[in-house]
Amino acid sequence: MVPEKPVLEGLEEKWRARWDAAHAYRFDRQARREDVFAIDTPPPTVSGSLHVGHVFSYTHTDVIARYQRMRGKAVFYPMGWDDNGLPTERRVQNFYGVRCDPSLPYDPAFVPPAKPGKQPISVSRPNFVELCERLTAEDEAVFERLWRYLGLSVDWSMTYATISAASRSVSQLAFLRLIQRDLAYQLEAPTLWDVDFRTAVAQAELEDREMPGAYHRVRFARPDAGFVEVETTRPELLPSCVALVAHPDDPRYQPLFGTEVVTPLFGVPVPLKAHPLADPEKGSGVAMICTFGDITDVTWWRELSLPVRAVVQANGAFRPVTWGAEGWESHDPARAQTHYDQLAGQSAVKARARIVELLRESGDLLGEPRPITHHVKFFEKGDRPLEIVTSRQWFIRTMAEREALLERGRTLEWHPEYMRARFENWVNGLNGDWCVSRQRFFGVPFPVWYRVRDDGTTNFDARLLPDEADLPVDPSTDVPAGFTAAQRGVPGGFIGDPDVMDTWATSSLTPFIVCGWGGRDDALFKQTFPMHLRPQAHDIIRTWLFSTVLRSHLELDMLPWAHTAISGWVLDPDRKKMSKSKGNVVTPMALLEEHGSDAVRYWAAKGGPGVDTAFEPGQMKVGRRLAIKLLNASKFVLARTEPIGPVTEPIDLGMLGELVALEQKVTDSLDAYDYAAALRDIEAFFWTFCDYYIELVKRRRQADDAAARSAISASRIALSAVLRMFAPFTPFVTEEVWSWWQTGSIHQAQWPATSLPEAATSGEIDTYMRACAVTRRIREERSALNLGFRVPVEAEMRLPATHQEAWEQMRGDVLGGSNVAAARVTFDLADDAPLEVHLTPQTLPEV
RNA sequence: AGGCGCGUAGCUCAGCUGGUUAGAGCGCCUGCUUGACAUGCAGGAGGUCGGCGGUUCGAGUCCGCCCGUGCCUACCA
Repeated sequence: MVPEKPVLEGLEEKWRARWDAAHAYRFDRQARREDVFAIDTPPPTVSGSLHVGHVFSYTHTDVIARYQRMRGKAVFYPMGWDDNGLPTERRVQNFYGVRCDPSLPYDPAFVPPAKPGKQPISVSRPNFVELCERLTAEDEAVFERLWRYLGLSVDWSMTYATISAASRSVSQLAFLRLIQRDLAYQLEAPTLWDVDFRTAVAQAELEDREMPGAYHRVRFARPDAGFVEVETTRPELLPSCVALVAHPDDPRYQPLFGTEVVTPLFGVPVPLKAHPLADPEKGSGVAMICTFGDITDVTWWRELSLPVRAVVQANGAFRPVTWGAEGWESHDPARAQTHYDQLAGQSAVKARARIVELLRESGDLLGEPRPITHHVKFFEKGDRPLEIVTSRQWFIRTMAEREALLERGRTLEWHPEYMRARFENWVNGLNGDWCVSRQRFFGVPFPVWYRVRDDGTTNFDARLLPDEADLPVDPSTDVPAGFTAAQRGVPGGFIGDPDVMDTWATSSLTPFIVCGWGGRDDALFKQTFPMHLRPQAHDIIRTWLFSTVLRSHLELDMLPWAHTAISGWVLDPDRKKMSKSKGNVVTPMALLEEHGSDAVRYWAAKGGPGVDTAFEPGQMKVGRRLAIKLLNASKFVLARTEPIGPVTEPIDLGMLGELVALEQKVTDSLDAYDYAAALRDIEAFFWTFCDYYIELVKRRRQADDAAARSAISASRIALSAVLRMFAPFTPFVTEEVWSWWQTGSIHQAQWPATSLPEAATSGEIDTYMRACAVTRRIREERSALNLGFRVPVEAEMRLPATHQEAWEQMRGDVLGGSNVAAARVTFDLADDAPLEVHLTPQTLPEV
């Protein structure tokens, strides 16, 4: 039934509830593999907040999902929540005012305070994890409500979370398999380290920030009483200096290679080495190698076989050192000790200030520090520069796979194509294997225990691994086979690996998690893997996309999906990325409520694949207008649905000819993931349909003859097809209109493939176009003469000779549609000449 | 510093493998209570397609250089 006054308000809630009740988007487990379209949806970080960028890119995916469903695919479209990891820990700490202290025992009676107190409460790790789970459950409910309101056609029965038992199980199983094949290994090595979070971080999590710094010119004594001068930005690392280095071809230092110099303040003899990575242009051409100031230090240390003198501890403070002891030899241990004792326990920043004073006093600082700005590596979520700390970490082999990964990237179909460069860029820039262990609490634990030697030390080579059937395990509470809980941490017993995995180590397995890999659901895995589409934004190509390709490559020797569709970012009007810190984010729910979900989706879908798109309420208003137009135009078409009959009139056939061409074009665009082009074309057709076709046939269809039947039938055919083509973009309004006159959901209807009536020839499209052109000329003329539509006019027209034949076929529609009472027409213009139309108002007889 | 985008009407953008007077929507201006829609309809104004060179019968479209802008990578001596 067509409502008297159709409105958009309330459609979101109405249809969300009905789709939900009907399980409209449930995946068909019986579908054949070739009929499945599987989507690997990005699990949003639930501890963060959803922003317009999410609405933007998830809409893109949903358009594709709905399109594929209408093409007859069994769409596999699960949603996940990324609740695993540091962001959740931070949110829980702030929300409840707690801190995790793994040394505390579990307190089953613990209740968090209603409001966080001034001082954080220390809680055990199990208590902390409980709070994480509790808060993420609340966050997930909010997220789900938004997604449903937006109209994502997700199968909510398959929702997963990256910290769930199933995800932990998959994550641990995949890890065990890597260990078995020596693709994961543990190593005590210098690693990038965040001193506040006290954890190792991976290359993918780094970001550079511009920081103020200063060059300090420091002199090292040479045996011949001269000096070597070194420029350093980190003078505080002087006590950890193990060598100086210059370029092998640098004539200034060639005579000194192989000789020793002595560090100022600490009197440590260190060699002067040659290495091609030293840049003669930088500073004095000589660099101080410390253990470790940056990753170049690590390279030099390894390649030049240098000793370690580490001073920065895991918490960022300088460790205590006994000078003169082994490894800390000095020409003057007492003096070194006096100096160093002023640094011990200090942070890098404080130690730097102190050592500059000491160097100045000793005369070893030449001139004053020269301020500069330079780029410093940070953990992307961190507040202080990363240090390099030697620690035992797990790594997944990536360096050996670089060529193979590039090949995977070439096989994958990228939308848009040029995003592949981001991937290749990243793979080519990898500088080490992937460090996957984190010294944190809320994450997937490593499924590993170690034997404890009789002397109480841990024997990391004696690993105890769980049976695959027992996964997931928590080695901090579970006990390895053959041991008892009482043997934990005691000589001769065992100890669990204390670390958790990098969140990407789990997120990289989303295709495995959702498809039932690892024996959890073999039938589902066969049905859905490899998946068809990985949609995501371009900022996580180096993390999520890369790591997923890597894991699938290592485990299954194949790509996890055939296509990837990369969304751009939402930019604010100043072309900056929208972000919380800039205070320019818009709450998505408020946005949807203000403009309507269809309208917001319309805006989102206009942002083509990969294109950064401005946040523009204007476009949402346009989308809203479109949705309203759909209601009204549909109402008008459906106001006369009978009598029907064969489509025979040239104008009708021409319009349908256009429609068929449109369907082909739109289908091609969507097959190529170009939803923006598809939407533009449908929209253009629809407005022409409203402004010209409907106006042309308005009067004709009021009759009860064959010509009327033709118009009514053609209108219905076109409306049906247009609604279905709009359905992936504006699911609510199209479903609403569909329900007026059709049974079933439009979202389960077939994608339109209109066939032209027998009567159609190629000529009708021209007739239709000419009818539109003549109509347009008449309207221009009316406007120029200020004659309102209601004023009947007489027309004198000159048309191109080529119009003559068509004219007989369109005459009635054109004159009727433009309220022209009488027309005199001649056909003597050249084909490309402008149509000539002259109107004179017809004086109506007085009524 | 390398790589990849982008630079077209006041704004947001479309212009595919080069081909007649460069398009859309918004905004603006003018007119219209047309029997689906004033949440609407009709019409209009508005662009030397970032710049300079080149290829071509012909370039917004291809090539080179430059400028602006954004992102990715690199950059702690």
